[in-house]
Amino acid sequence: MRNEEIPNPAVYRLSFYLRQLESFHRGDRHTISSKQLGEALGYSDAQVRKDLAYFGQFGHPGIGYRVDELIHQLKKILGTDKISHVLLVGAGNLGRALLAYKGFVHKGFKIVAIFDADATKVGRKIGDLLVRSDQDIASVVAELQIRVAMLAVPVQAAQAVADQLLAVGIKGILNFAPIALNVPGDVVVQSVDLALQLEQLSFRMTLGDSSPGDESSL
Amino acid sequence: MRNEEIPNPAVYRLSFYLRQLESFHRGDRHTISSKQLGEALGYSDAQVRKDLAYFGQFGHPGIGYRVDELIHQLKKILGTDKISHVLLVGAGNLGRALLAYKGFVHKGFKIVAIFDADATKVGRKIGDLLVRSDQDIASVVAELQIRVAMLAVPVQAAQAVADQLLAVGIKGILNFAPIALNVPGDVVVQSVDLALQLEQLSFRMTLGDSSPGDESSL
DNA sequence: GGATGTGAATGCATTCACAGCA
DNA sequence: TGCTGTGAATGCATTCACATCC
Repeated sequence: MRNEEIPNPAVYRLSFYLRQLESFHRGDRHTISSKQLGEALGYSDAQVRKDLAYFGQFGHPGIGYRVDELIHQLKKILGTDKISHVLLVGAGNLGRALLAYKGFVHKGFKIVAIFDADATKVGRKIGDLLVRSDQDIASVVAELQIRVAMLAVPVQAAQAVADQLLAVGIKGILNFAPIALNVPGDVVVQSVDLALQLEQLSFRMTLGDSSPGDESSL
Repeated sequence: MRNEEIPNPAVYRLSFYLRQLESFHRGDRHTISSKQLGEALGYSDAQVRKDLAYFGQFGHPGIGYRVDELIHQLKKILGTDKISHVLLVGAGNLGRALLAYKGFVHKGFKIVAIFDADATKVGRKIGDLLVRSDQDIASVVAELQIRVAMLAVPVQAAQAVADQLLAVGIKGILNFAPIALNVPGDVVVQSVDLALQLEQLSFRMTLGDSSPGDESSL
């Protein structure tokens, strides 16, 4: 699994391949060609082959790719072949929606603790989790050995909470606040800015469009 | 505002520029150089200048860019300088979180109707909006002249609901279901796959990283 | 025949470096 | 001097095209 020569867009496409393969799998497709997989997602067959080849030789000449085999490999590459524990900071509307979201579970992510700064929320039960004070982050992270956090707090609080998370050893943050977080180089931030996505949609609707397929998020 | 020669990544960066400029604006910064703006976001100064130059000449040699002026221009370019009406399909956890999300309002998006297929949810009031049956989509869209929809329904229903939306003339969909929607070429789909984002974070944490700055979502 | 994997060729995005303006 | 805007140069990602294998 060599690195540093893998194009960033290819890493995103990996996730799309996996998603599409699982759809094919549900449809009882056993084998798939790069052409078919590409067509379903709006990529060329060469693109698909090259992307996959960055990570190994998964195909069978004359046959294509075995769906279940490739799913397994992609999960391994992406690190979602085993269960990861995740913590969530922010028990507002978004935080609660994230907690209830089934998609994370399917990918092997389990939210094991939820925190909020608001004393009126602390102690409340959401799903089967108790909301804890953000003062407890350090002890919980240490105890449960958590490396990943989701940040669903108001933008004004985001950087401060991120600093807290860094201080206790969190190495990956899925950030929902509309701000460029400042973090050291060994920490990864993946950001989701909902309003920004809508703004992008707006632009692409006003003559801005040109993309050949349908999907975005590249 | 010529098109077709504008790199897609540049369009995304436009939104990041705007977001950062608003932060500088709140900090009472009146003028900003491409170097300063770039540094705040992890881009080179040349990148910033070239991106902005795709859309016009907004800078002042020797001075930089006037913050408020550039904010105004970017909003105009992105189409968020006026208020847009948006409809929301799906009154589940995510749908309710989207309805409550303040970020949309700030960018000029107003959710004016919410729909759900679940009869037990229809008629319930969420915020100051009544959940309506998805049967009513056609009449509401026609009456309110809506062109943009947010799709927050379960993945199994997503394509069918999307087809409904297309049929009544929706031209842009912000899709939260983890599926590549099939739409005609004149319709724009912008997708947000929450679990996919977490998966990407996972990959980038496991030796996968290389990005110079902190932000993602490119 | 039908498909992969991959060097070589192309095309696109970023960076360089500088002319020109305040 | 300080900074923009932009052609030219570079570097990166995608596509082509073909040797190879089932």
